[in-house]
Amino acid sequence: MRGKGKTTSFDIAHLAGVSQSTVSRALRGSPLVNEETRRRVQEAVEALNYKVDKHASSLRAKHTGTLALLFFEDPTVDESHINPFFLSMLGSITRACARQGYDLLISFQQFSHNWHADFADSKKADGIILLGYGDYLDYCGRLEQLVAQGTRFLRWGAVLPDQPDISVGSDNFHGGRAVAEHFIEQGCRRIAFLGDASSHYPEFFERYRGYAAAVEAAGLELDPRLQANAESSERSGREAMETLLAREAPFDAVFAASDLIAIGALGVLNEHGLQVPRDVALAGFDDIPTARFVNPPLTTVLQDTRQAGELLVDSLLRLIRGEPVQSAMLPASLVVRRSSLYGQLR
Amino acid sequence: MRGKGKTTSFDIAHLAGVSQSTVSRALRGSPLVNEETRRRVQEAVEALNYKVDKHASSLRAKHTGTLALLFFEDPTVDESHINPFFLSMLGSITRACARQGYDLLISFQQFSHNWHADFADSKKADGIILLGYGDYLDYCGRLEQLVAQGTRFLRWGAVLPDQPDISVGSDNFHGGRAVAEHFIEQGCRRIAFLGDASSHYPEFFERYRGYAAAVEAAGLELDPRLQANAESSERSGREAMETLLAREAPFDAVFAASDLIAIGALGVLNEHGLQVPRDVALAGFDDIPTARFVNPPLTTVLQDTRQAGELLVDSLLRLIRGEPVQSAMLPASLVVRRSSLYGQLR
DNA sequence: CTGAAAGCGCTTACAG
DNA sequence: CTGAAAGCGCTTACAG
Repeated sequence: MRGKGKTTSFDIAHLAGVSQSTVSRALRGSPLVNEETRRRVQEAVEALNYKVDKHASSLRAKHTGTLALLFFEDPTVDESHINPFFLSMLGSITRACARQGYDLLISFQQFSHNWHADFADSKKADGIILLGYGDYLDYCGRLEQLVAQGTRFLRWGAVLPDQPDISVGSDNFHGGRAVAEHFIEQGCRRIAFLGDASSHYPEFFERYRGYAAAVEAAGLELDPRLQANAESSERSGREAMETLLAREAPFDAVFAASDLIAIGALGVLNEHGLQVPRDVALAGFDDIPTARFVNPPLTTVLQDTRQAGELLVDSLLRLIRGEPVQSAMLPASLVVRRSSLYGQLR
Repeated sequence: MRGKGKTTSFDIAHLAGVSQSTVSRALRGSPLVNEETRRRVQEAVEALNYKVDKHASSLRAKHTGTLALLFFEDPTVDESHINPFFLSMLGSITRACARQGYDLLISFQQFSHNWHADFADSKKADGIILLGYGDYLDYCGRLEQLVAQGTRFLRWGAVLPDQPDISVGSDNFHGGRAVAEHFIEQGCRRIAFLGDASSHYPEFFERYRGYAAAVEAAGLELDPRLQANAESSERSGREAMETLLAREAPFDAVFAASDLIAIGALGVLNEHGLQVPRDVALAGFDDIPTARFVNPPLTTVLQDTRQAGELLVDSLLRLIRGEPVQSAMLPASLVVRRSSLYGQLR
């Protein structure tokens, strides 16, 4: 029955004794098709191991059954390794797509590139998830463009009152506050913050603001010498820690805006003869897989990547269907491990 | 100039004052097109921000500019986490695709599913990379089917003399041998192996065979009580370690077939009051990001995921072009950290 | 409930 | 070097 070329809906129609239109309807689950007819079509499909050609169907129907994950990164970051936190998000998004029967197209974009144009216009996907890092003020304009041209997309990141787009992110403010409150409970009085604290990096900034709120609520001094910029990498964490130490302002706790920063800082603290948590308490953010295994185990804030992936995909699907979707913040929960138990011996 | 619908090659043709066929040729880089004409077309493309419709072009030209990564996993494994080693491969493959201008379609398949049919027949991708784990003897038949139906695909995994398909993998035998030789140099005499050692899991089996070769070459006994099955997970590593301890056969080193297994084993050793590396030397395989951070830092075998991703993508592209491609083995290098320095105090 | 027909936006012989 | 035309394999009005 199989001709020389691939099996098409015409072959199925022939075998099932119906028209090609009916095959198409039966396969798309149209209610217009008689049950008996549908069964015969189904049998023919199985007999010939037929699959609908996605390109033909997408071309005609103007939707693709595909979602795109646009992963963008700041080109300044070391190219060889992907942030483990994003890797984990990627895994979770992939699973969520599979569950919904959508394909996932993945694309890495150097931050400098014209990523908004590429996907939106070539219509490869029904919707886009944006995931990455970089200077928010740099790409905010592009988000506005995407919104203006009607692209269906969602962003993972900070949820801000004045943003142009819809985003899903962790509750960074509460996460940051929880860390600082925990430090204060442990008896820490001079808590440093390692990470960018400006609207260029709104997720870090929210973590900083939560931290600052807790510090001030406790009547402690918010010393600007105790904040050092860092992006999310071990190397940057090392540098920030060196900067902090060089200032010679005393501190008894370090809140790193990400686990990678914390891991870098931990190395530098050890090299300077400072023991964590005996001399300095330490905490990170993200709960990457490595956090449990560093020595001492790292106190951090868990971002629920599994839930995040599902919410991102479900919301995007709703957006595509034209249903109303709002930005959403996921709870971020403090995970206390040994690194923050100030004063304790190893 | 833009009609109500999307911009098509006809709009470009109109604006550039040429036929639609010429636009198509110019855009595909055909040598038949006059340079001046090509320039005019290019201008029109930019003026209208035109993108070729991928579905239309794929439908017609029968190739998609897309590669698929089929990630399959054994359903027995905990669903929530992806093996960090595979996550790293995924990152590297994604980057390699981007560099080659190909899109990457990612799909997770429960191992039980009919993954061979899905992609091959619906022609969503020009070629497939298979990545995952599971019982080789279970899926070997499917590989044969894929080959028989002419699917362009490559598999990450063991490179065996009698396999039906083309694969790229690390040199597991030499990696395993290097670990055992290193243990022997440290003075270890009774080296245990944690991991499946049968043709069901050929990568682990090759690591085992390398280990066994070194043990025998050194004139040491290969005691079957010192081998316990495990799949690549922390939990399974814990169970295997418990099994090994319950046998009460003495051992002074443990070679875990993966880092995840090693990390599980390390926990159990500690719980039983055995210190690594003072009482027992320990090594893993993969060099996942966490390996450097466990306490003590884990000796392991580095699989070069970056090179692996590039080779996989480059080879698949050659395969698609009809060029000859062979299975390839990548060097795997021993990374010595503290966990294997038998007898040393922490 | 079903069929004949148009058309989605391209690529590629075919004919100059 | 260029254009007119066929056709890739579907979906979906349109007409019964």
